Parts: sequence; structure tokens; C-alpha cells
Amino acid sequence: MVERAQGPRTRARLVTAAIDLFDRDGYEETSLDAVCRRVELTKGALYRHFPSKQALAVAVVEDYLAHAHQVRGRAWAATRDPVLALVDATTELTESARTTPLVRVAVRLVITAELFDLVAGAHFLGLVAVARDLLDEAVLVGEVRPTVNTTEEAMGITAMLIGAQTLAVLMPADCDIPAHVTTDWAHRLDRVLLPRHRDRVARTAHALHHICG
Amino acid sequence: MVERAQGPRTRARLVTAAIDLFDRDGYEETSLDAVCRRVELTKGALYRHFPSKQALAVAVVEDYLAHAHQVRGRAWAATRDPVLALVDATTELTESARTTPLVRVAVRLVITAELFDLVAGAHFLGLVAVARDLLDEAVLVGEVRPTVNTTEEAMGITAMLIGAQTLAVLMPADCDIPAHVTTDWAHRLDRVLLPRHRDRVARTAHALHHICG
Amino acid sequence: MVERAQGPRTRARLVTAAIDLFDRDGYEETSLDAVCRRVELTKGALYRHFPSKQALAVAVVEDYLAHAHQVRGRAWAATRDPVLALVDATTELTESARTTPLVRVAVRLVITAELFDLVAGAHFLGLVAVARDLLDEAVLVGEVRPTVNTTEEAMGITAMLIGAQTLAVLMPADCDIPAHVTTDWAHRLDRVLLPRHRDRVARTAHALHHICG
Amino acid sequence: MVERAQGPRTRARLVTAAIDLFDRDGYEETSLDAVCRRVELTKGALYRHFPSKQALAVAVVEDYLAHAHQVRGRAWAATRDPVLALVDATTELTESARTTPLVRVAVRLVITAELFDLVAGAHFLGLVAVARDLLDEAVLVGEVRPTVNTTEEAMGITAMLIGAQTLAVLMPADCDIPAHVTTDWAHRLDRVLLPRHRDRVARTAHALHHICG
DNA sequence: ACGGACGGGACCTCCCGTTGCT
DNA sequence: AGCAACGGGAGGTCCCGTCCGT
Repeated sequence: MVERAQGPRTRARLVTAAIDLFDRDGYEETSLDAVCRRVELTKGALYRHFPSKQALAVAVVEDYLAHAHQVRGRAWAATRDPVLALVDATTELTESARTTPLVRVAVRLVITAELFDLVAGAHFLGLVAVARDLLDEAVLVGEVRPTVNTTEEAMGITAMLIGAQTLAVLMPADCDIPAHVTTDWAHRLDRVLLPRHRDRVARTAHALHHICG
Repeated sequence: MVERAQGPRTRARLVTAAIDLFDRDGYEETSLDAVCRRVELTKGALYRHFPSKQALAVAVVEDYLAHAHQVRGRAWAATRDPVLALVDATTELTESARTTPLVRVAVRLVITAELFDLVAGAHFLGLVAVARDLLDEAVLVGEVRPTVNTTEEAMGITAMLIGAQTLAVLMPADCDIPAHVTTDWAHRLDRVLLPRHRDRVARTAHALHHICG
Repeated sequence: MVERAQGPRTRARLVTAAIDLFDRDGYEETSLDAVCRRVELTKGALYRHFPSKQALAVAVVEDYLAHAHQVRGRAWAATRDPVLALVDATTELTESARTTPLVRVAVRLVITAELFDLVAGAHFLGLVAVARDLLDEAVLVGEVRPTVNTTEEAMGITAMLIGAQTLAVLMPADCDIPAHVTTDWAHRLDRVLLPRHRDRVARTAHALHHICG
Repeated sequence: MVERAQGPRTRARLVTAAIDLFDRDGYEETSLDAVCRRVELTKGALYRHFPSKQALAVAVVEDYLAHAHQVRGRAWAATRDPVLALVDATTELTESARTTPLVRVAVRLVITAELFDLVAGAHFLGLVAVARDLLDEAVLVGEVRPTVNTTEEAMGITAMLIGAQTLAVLMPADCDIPAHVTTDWAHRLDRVLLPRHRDRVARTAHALHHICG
């Protein structure tokens, strides 16, 4: 079974070009003609892969969600602890909202009113689910205080992440957003984790260790 | 010189029509022709008042900011306490993101990518400033723990408000966003206020009293 | 080697489907996908038989020319007289431009600007040649006045046929085009044929006999 | 009252450009982008004046009809005789089908299948009406044989004109189409006009005098 | 011979913002 | 202050013809 797969390649090139241009000019200011020009294609060809400009944006967001899953997987593999993974993953995703084009673009796209109803729901619920799963895992492992409602806590964490990413995308570099995420985590751990685990996590978390040394 | 007051009236009618249509169809899907039709005017007239479609949106956001100031003012007048005012104002603004068209539309407009760079910065910084002012006031009154950095705390509060409003606009009514705001405030007061004020505020705050009874 | 006859069959089915759809929707408005759908094939198959959409149209026109030759042959067999055959053939072709789908479609295709330069020349010259051959035959038989230039007369006849067919395709049924063809033939015979043949032909010609009784 | 009339000017420029390009490349092969480029406009602007490519073609045909009316008017003014005017006008229109871009293009457009149903009916009926009016005028003046049916004769003349124009557009220059028109007219006058007028017209008609000297 | 994904390019629609007149 | 025609430009659709695999 050989490669006849020229389609997937073209599709990927279109998404890459879209990320570049959305990042440089913004979604509204980027024309599909410009995207096509960059990959030496025409709009008719683009239409074979994406039925609309929004669909192209959705594909970018999906790439971002895949990226977020990878980040979570890496954090888990590195720490072998659900809460540590959660802390490190949210911190990395907040930072990369400023540094990684894919994340920066996707975060802006998600909060674009035009795409809001289309993708934001699935996106946010997805993030909430991920956070809750890790918290439930932590409950099983016995790290979490019995009073904690994992669903509500997961929503709080997601809201924090979204707010922080939004600020990170918005504010110029001089304003240290991740600092506020780590502060928030420090306090959140106090009320979520059982005392003995709280100390261990705070000491071990790569993201927190400089403030909880 | 009879019709002197016609100008401002026309402008206000345009903004009102814009709020209605932005709320019903979204910013992108609303055409200026539709706005004009609703107030029985033509685009030539609209462009006497607003140089662009974005400017019309900005006017809506400004109406919202004025509204937010009124909310803050009312909360202050009702409580005569800066922290109480902060709690009540943020809670009300989160709730009205779901119920009040002006707030609902403005919150969506602010996070619209097209308007993001235009208004989001000023908007967020404005909210941060308001929060910080109230916190500084609380410091003067002697309610706040000495370890608290008011600027950083104000950013955290703003991030929470934005995240919560975003979720409120997004999620269908079955998902209780304000609950998470009140939970967050409960914990936040623990670490911001001096113990004796913390209890009083938690008991008094209209928004919190059902969970801190 | 069982399915050897499948190719020609497929080709014929495509032409038939093309005639139906060209007749119903017109050439421009008929898509090749629609033609293929009707014969349960795909474009890949169609392009095995025709290198372009125009080629498909040309195949239709060729079917029409074959049909015109049959008409001529039948008229000759029935009359055994060149002029009689010419009169009857042109009359029948004019009438069938209104009634027979193949002729109706082909006449329209020939006068389509897109196909004009491709087929109209050959088509018209072919008709002129046929008419001239029959006239020359009539000269040999001694029916024609010596002053007649057969080439020029053949062009006149062809021009008349084309004009009449065009009008027949265009006009709704209430306007009797063939009548004008027969009138024209009546006068044309006056100046082309020698008197004694003129009377015989006018009486015998199936198409003319009701006006020259 | 000054010129605000930029619209009509732009429209006229578009039609002129369309004539040029239709003449050079044909209707199908001419893109609206090419038309717009030639007058330094965009398709959005063209759309203000013509709702479709067909509408642009129709405008060209209308220009041709106006031109045909002028030709008729000039022929009438020059001859003061209806039949003479008819002979000269049809002859000129046949000749200009080869020489004048407007006529050449319009004749091809009219017989384009895509525009056929749109304009051909009105066009042909218009020509028939003109011919019949002139013939009726000739009847009043007493030039016409009493046996002539003017409506039928007008249709015959129109069919001849159309066939001749089609051939003129189609055939290369070496084939003398107008000759066959004059021949046809010579015979037609024989059977339409009363003898004394027939001679006078044949001698006077500018188009015929070289064959009827 | 046939299927079906792919790419190119034209047409059309919609809507923003401008201009000159009232 | 308001009107109406105008022009620019992007998005979306459709369909022709090609390519590759079966």
C-alpha cells in the first residue's frame, strides 16, 4: 500500500500556512487568497479540504488540542503524579500561549466571537474533562482532601487557565502572567491536597519550585 | 435651531440597534445596512456618527464600561466597604453577562479577535485598576494582610472575572458559573483579608452569604 | 475477453444521456457530473471516451449529421429525383428541428458560440456540398436552367435552411416556420428549374403539394 | 445641475471593453476579471452595473439593436422609400457583420446558446417587426403586389438576414456572402413589387445597382 | 475500463467604506 | 444631518479536467 496520500500533505501545508498568517495578521485580516498564495494553491483547491474559512480555523484549534494532549502526556510521563502533571501542564500551556505560534494563534481563535459558538464549548469542556480526570486520579491515589468537589474544582482550574492565557496573549511581554498562575496554584494546592502531599507537590512541581523552595 | 438634540438621539438609537443585532446575530453576521434599516436610516447617516463598524462596537463597549462603573458605584454605596463592593460588583457583572444584553454583547465584543487589540487592553487594564484601587482602599482601612501585593491580586481577580464571564456567555444556563466565582472569592478572602475582617465580609457580602452562613 | 463490446456501448449511452440533458437544461447548464450520474458512471470513465466536454458535444453533432445523411438518403430513395430529394430533405430537417431531440439539440449546439469555430464551418460547408451535389446531379439530368450557378444557389439554400432551423428552434409552436420554407422553395424552383420540370416537381414534392396543388 | 453621473460613464466603458474582448477572445473565453482589468475596476464594481455576465452581453446586444435602428433611419432618410430602405439596411447590416466589431460581436452573442432564450426571441421579433412596418408602408405607397402577405414576407427577409449574418461571421473573407444577399433581393423584388416599381428600385438601390445595371 | 480524490479558475454575492448631492 | 449610488475586495460555490490507483 503505497502513498497516494497527496491530500493529507496539502491539508497540513494549508494549516501551517494558516497558522503563520493568522499569527502575523490576525484571523480577520488574513485572506484565503493569501493562504493559498503561500502554498501555491488556489481557492478551489483549498475548498477540497476545508468548506469554509472557519473550518480552516477549526483545524488549527484541533491541532492545538492535540498539542495540549501531548503536553499533558509528557507532564504525566515526567512526574507520574496526577496533580503534578496538572500543575506543570497548565503552566506550560500558559507560557506557550506567549511563545509558541500554534498555541498563541489557537487561543486567540477560540476566543474569537465568530468561532466562539463553534468551538469554544467543545474546547472548554474538553479542558474541564482533562482536569477532572487528573483530579479523580489524584483522589484514587489518596492525595486530595475529601471535601473537594472535583468537577467544580476542574472548572475553576480551567477558568484560571483561560483567563491566564487570554491575558498572556493580550499583554505585552513586560507583564508576568505565569507568575500569577503559580501563585494561584500555590494557594489552590493548599485547599485541595492533603497536607503531606501538598508539601511534596509544591516542592517537586517544576513550575512552582522557585516560589515554594 | 429647533432640532439641535437630534444628533445625540440618533447616535443612541444606532447603539441600541447595534446591541440588539449583535446580540441576536453576532458581530460578524450583523451588517451595517441591517443596523441602519432598523432605525430607518442609511449608511451615510451612520457614518456621520461612527467612522467604522469597529467604532460602533467600541461605543457599545464604552456603554458597558459606564455600566460597570455604575455597578461598582452602587455596590460601594450599598456596602461602604471596598472589599464588599469588589465582591458584589464582580459577582453581579458575572451574572449579568448571562442576563443583560448590554453586558452579554460587550463581553463577547471584547473577546472578538477583530476588536481584541483595539479595546481589550484598555478594558482589562481598566478593570485591573478598579480592583487595585478598591484593594488599596482596603489596605488604608486596614482590612488587608500586609503580605498581599495589591497589583498582583488585582490581576488575579480580573483574570477570574474574565474567565468567569467568558464561561457564563458560553455555557448554557444549566451550568452554574457564578457558584464557582463565589467559591473562589471565599478562598481568596482567606488569604487576602485579616482574619477578623474576613469573617465579617464573608457574612455580610450579599453574594457570599448563602455559602458562608 | 467476454466484455469486449462494453466500450462502444458506454460511449453510446453517454451520448444519449448528453442529448437528453442538453435538451432539457442547455449545454452550458449541463454538468458532466450530471451526465455521468445519469449513466451511473464517473468522470474518470467519461474521459476515457471523450477528451473534453466539447468533444462530447461534437459527438452529438456527428450523430445529427449522420441523421441528416439518412434523411437525404431516404428522400432520394423515395423520389429518385435530386431536386425533389433536396426539397423534401430540407423540409423534413426544418420540421424535425422542432420535434426531434437529436436535431433540436444539435442545431442549438452548432450555433453555440463556444462550438461555433469548432464545428459550424465544417457543418455548414458539408450542407452546402450536399446541396450542390444534388443540384449538379439535377443539371446532369437536365432539370436546371442553364443560367443557374449551383454553388451560389447551394449557399442560398443552406442559408435558408439554417435561418429556418434557427427560427424553428427559437419560436414557440404557434409560429409556422415550415410554411415560409415551402413558400421560399416554391419561388426558388421558379427560377432554378426549367419550366416543365418545375411543374412536375412542385406537384410531386411531398412538402409542397398542398400549396402548389 | 452638474455631473454626478459617473455611473453611466463607467457602465459605457464596461460595455466598450466587453465588445473589445468578446471580439478578440469570444464570449466564453472572456473573463469578467479581464474586462474589469481593462477599465481598471473590480468585479464588485461591475456588479453595481450588471448583475451577471449574461447581463453584460445583453447590454452589448442592446447597443447593437440601437445601431440597427440608426442604420434603418439613415437608409430611410437617404432614400425616402420603404423598400429601398429595407434593401439597403439589410445589406449594410450583413456587410457590417464582418467589418464592425459591435455588429460582429452582437450577432455572435445572439446565436450563442447560452443567451439564445434570453435575447434571441426579442431580437428576431424586433427585426421582423421592422421589416413588416417598412413593407406595410410600401403597401400604402402602392409599390407592392396585392398578393403579398407582409408578415410572412418579413419573416422570410429576417431569416435571410440572420442566415447571411451567421455565414458572414463564420466564413473567412474569401467567401462573398453579401453577393448572395443581393441575388436574393433581386429575385425577391421580382415577386414582391409591382413591375414598374421593381425596375426603379433595382436601379436605384445602392446595394443592387451593380448587378441590375 | 473505471473510480474518485485533487487542483485550477471563473462567477457571483455580500458588505464595508467613500463620494457628491440635498 | 441624511441620502443614494458607487467602488473595492473577500468568501463561497461550481465545474472542468487531471492524476493515480484498481
